[in-house]
Amino acid sequence: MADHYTIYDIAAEAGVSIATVSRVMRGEASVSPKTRAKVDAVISRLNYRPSSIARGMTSKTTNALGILLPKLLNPNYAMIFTGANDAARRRGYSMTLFPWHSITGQQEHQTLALAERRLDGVIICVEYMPDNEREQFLTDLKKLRQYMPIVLIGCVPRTYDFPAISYNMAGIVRESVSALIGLGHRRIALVGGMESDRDELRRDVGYQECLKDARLPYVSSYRVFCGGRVEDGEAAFDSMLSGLQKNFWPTAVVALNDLVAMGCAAAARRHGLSIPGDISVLGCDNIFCAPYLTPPLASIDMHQQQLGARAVELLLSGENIREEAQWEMIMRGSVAPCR
Amino acid sequence: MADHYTIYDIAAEAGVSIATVSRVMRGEASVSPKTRAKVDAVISRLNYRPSSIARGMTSKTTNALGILLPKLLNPNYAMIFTGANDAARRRGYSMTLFPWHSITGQQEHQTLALAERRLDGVIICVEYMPDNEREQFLTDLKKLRQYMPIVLIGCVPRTYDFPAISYNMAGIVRESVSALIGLGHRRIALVGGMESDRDELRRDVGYQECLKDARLPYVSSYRVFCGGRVEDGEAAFDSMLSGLQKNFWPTAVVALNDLVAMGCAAAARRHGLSIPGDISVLGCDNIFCAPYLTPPLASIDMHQQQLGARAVELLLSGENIREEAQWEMIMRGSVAPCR
DNA sequence: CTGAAAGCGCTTACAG
DNA sequence: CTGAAAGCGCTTACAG
Repeated sequence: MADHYTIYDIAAEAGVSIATVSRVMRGEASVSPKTRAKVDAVISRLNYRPSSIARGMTSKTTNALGILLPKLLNPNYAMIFTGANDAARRRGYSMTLFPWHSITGQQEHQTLALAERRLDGVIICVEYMPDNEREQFLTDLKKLRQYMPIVLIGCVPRTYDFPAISYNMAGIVRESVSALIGLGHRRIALVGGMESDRDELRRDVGYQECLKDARLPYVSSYRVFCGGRVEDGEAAFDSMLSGLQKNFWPTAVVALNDLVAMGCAAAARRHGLSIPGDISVLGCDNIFCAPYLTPPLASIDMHQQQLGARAVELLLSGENIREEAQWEMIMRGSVAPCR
Repeated sequence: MADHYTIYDIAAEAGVSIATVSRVMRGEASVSPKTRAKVDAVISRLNYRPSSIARGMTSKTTNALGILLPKLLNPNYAMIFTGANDAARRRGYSMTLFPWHSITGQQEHQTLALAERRLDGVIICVEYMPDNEREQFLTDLKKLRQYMPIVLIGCVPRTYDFPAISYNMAGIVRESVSALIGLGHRRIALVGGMESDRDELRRDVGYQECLKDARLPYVSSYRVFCGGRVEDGEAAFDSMLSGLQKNFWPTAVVALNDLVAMGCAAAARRHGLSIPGDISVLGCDNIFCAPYLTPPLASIDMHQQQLGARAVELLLSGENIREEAQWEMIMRGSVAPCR
């Protein structure tokens, strides 16, 4: 390293001006074949590569996009990234991944840190957010917008005036719970999410509406909050079951995501329940391993790759549109009629 | 966007020179409290954020590292990224992920494209490589090295003179197959990898050595090559079973990775085999869902987070060391004695 | 403690 | 078709 050449070295070596080297590098037509050949020879002999950062200095555009995602430990986010990355490449942009340090806290630092990069745009995946952080986050987004276009994806509060592709969590849970009610279930648990989340599209809204429509009671014991990992779901559901007499155990559980669903399934089995005989389990995200679990895990396919790709399009279009992400229920063996 | 301010705007607004603004931004001590307060006020009023690219222009260092990984669809790579990213942050560096477009082809383009970024270093994950591409790849690496320090991880050929943390695939397979032989298995399949790979650390070497030591025949029907996804393993193992009389079916299978192992298990079940009763399955990488499969999938834990973190240390140390990655066999219900 | 000035490595009008 | 020169937005000796 460090022993690389600059445009001056190439120009000197080839006996031309740096402007000419620049033209050759950029493939401009206005260079004589002879000169081009001479310069090209030097470039490849010395392995010259222009500095994208010097380039960015002058050209005001970097052909680089960014995407801010929660930690990749959930394969779900890897899919979003893949979709976005592929779409960006097709349009001639690079896509850089920035993982959130944590969902809450120090977001000011993180969101605004992006402003220092001169990206041509950034996609930000919004997760559950406690009510008290929402204001600050919005402020940061507005500041960041001074520096680059932004597209939000995920659980985007309705009040945010940004181009966005949002998940209608309420709608998803409504359909999930309806399906289970349709199968005869009456005691349906909902596991995952943050209690402090007050968005009107959050899962709880759909859950409660749906119970109400079916004239079923809202039983707060059936609603537990937890993080998004397998262990979180396992611990949360374990303690729900431990805290209830067997004849009050839920006969179905809707989980925040597939990881949490896997945890719920493990906890249920530990308590002697069989799936789906004793309890149905419905996840969300349809991660790659869902069909390979025993029984195969029913889930909601969020079309993550499409989502990522669409976010890139939206970002590059510059339009201030708000869309809703597509999704699709995938029924599998982990869900069965209530017996 | 585009309506952001530069250091000149701040200087003018605060009535100081740009040098002073720079000093305030960088937190230098040699600024009077009064001046600092005045400048800080303007900075926060205008949401000024310095351009990291202009900064990189002058300071010759970007505090940015990169990591080149295969597509993230295997959670394994997400773990490596997470480990590397966390370690980088602790040392004050950012970590940018570059996914390989594909394992083979257009690598020239990709590897060298990195040279244009002025990163302070890059970690490159090397996957199986056909013999005929190895030379070209090495050439590219040498060119890239002119621009930034490199650390290689993964299946790194012994002949490469680069700092590296390599997987001893031969050793891993040797131990896997030994363990199965110790459990009484005699017909052991190996699924995954590329036939054209000729590295001396590749799986096949360990496989063949181990069979030889146990004076077992090398049965080429038990060795199938395939890609790294679940479907690949499923198709490959399905056709192996379909092509053999039942009494020659393997009683154990060692898979390239856990995804391929999941595919093998699915194919085995489709052929009426139970796991581990009729056939043992051993994966590799110990991805998060391995313990939640039925039966739980035995695997090799590659300590990916540690690997990623160690690669960052090595990169920043500047030492030209070659290490071997740690690993550990995790026995689970998918492996049992041969009956 | 503060400022004027040079320089980082490119691109891009502007001349010729 | 080619070159001299200005400029991108910072940092950093060098003076004072």
